Amino acid sequence: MDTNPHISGSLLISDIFQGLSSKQSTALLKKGRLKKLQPNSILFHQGDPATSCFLVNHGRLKLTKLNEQGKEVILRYIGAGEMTATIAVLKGRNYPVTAESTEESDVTSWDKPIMIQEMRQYPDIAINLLGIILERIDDMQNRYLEVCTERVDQRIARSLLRLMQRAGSKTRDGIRIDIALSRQNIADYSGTTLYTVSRTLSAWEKKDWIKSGREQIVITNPHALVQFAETG
Amino acid sequence: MDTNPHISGSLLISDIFQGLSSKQSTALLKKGRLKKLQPNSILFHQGDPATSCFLVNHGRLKLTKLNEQGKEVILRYIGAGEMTATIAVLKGRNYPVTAESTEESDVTSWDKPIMIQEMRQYPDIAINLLGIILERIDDMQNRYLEVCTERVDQRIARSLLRLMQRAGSKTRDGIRIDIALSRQNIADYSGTTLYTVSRTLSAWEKKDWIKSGREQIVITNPHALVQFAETG
DNA sequence: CCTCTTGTTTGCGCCAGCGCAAAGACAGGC
DNA sequence: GCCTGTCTTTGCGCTGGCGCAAACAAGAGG
Repeated sequence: MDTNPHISGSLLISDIFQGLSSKQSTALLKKGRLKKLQPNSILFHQGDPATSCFLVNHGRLKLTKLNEQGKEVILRYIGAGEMTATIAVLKGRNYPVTAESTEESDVTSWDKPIMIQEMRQYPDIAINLLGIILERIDDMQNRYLEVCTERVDQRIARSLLRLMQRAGSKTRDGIRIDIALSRQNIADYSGTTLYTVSRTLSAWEKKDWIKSGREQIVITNPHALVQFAETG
Repeated sequence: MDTNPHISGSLLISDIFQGLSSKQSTALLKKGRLKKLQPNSILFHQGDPATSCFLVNHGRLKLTKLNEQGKEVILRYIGAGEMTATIAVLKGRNYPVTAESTEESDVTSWDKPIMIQEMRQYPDIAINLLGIILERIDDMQNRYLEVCTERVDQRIARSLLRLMQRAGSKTRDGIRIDIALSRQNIADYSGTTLYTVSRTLSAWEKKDWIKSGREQIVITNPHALVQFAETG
């Protein structure tokens, strides 16, 4: 449901700028570098030293993590107004995830020293960050709980609902998820396999809970899906 | 591996006090209330409004989370010098988890307004918090990755190794985990069932990787366990 | 228009892990 | 020392979900 008509508009409403004057915000924005990303291009790699942090102006990034054997999970999708790699950069770590654009996007980046300097000047930024991080940790803990305790079809339902909330837009026959999502993507996001996702979605399509095409999901009966996610 | 000889000693080394003078730290400590906990007593419940945040002086807390159907996972064990519920309290949320003492413990608690006031006075606290939270989110993301991509016996291995690192002490025949851990606890921490844990530990005991008793784990061959966790 | 690539579906067999049930082991209280 | 409650082990059967293989569908690009 994010509306991103124009850079300056969308950015100034980002959570990170809460409590800053619009003058301060634009000054902060000017300190960063603008970067355009083609679809499916890598912004940074898991394991690389974290030199910059990023704000998405427009478009969308997929944040993924690999284990030693090369198996992948999708941790989050982030859109306009959201930041990534902020704490990693502050703490001088390596990027814990890989960030890749799912569509044409542009982002603002700040190098480590600049960001630290800005945070010293405007302590509100640190406070805001704490709030943003809280959401993230909360989400992560919830999903950890789910993957530990719930059946795979319930988790797929929750995944669709989550993505719907973050990137859904109303259409004639339901709410469409505005992210190109392959079955594999949904699997990586839900902790299962593309086969199981495919079978599950087929079943739901027969029940008219969703309509799905190639890398396209429209949720036609959100209520049924919520019900199913919670009670199995 | 935490050494907690005495309250004042252990607390002043807590990460939360980094960058504060010892005078400032003790002042902050005095603002909090001291609370003694019997073994297995609840400090706060998931879902209750977060009125205070806590620092463990001595002892250990188990942080758990329940889903709608009452299934439980253990998110973390925290010991001396570690805090909990900090951001929830700052943001005026409900506690996202339940905290229960696993042994006799004492904690210092700060009510919301006091903590906010202190953070305004010493911005270093917020910065320190960001660092602490980073560790937590990192741990959570790693475990999420594991539970999504790895076999259950690998995850049990990782769980033991994690607990060993956080609460292990060297003994004659290996490293003992200084937490009373039932098979059920290990299961809740690894995202599996007590039966599977029991079978797995039995197998490892035959291989002389561990020695286990009632609610007691000694890791006799950490290297083998690491090897197993990473390559299966 | 045809071809190539990339995504999707579905049948089928298999097995890791679950969970009941019942027996065994240990610790604490009286 | 014995009893009781809690924790642990293990046999057994079952099934949810995995993953191969092969067919099918839908864009993309010539």
